[in-house]
Amino acid sequence: MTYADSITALSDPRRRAIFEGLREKGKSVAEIAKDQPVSRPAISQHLKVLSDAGLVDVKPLGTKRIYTINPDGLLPLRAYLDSFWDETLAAFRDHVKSNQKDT
Amino acid sequence: MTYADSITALSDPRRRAIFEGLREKGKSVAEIAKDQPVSRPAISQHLKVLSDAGLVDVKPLGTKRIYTINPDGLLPLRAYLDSFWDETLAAFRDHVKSNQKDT
DNA sequence: CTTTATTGTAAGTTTTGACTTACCGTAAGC
DNA sequence: GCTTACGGTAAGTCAAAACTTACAATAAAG
Repeated sequence: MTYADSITALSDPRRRAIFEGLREKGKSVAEIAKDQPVSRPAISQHLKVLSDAGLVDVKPLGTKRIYTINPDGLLPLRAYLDSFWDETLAAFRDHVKSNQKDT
Repeated sequence: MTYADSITALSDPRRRAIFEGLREKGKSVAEIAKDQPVSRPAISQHLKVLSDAGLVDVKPLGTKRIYTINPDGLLPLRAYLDSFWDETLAAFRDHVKSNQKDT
């Protein structure tokens, strides 16, 4: 549920492929598995990581489980990235200020 | 230099610690190493990954090499994240439109 | 020119994590 | 009830990658 979990979840190419495959619509585990060259249990394990990171939601439908993207799950990571812009720009401002006599 | 490289680079906790340690100011390799519980060569290897991903810049200073954050390196990753917002919201719009008769 | 400081790279080891097969639980259909 | 469909979990295997020590390269200092 943190930005670190999001990065970990999205760092694996297979998980990114799974995540991106959910862009158009929600899918069942079997549906996801047939698009990927790995076993279904492997898919389940990846979905657990994505789910724990808050990047996907699940909704039972009969015996199936439909996984969908939760875009809000990406917000902490987005904020984390933005913080570097803020901080680095602030540091740059400070640097300029402390060297104003040189200009 | 791609968003995938950025995610890979930032997925390792040690590399994140190194990257975040450069927030305030640029640092030499030895300076970075003394804040981390691993050997200096390990730091060099991590810096190579961060550098190849375009997340840090280097500037020689005598025999030292000063590493600094390059915030622009995060832009491709940021755009990648934003694309999920766009796409998912578009899918949601389509869903609403196709179900307008129900409302 | 020799020495020192600083860093990168090579080679090998150890740990992490992605994968497999086998098994178990649950919801629907007959 | 029994059977079938679907998916999560456990245990073990294998490969990637994070680490170590040893060595090489370069710039400054004397």
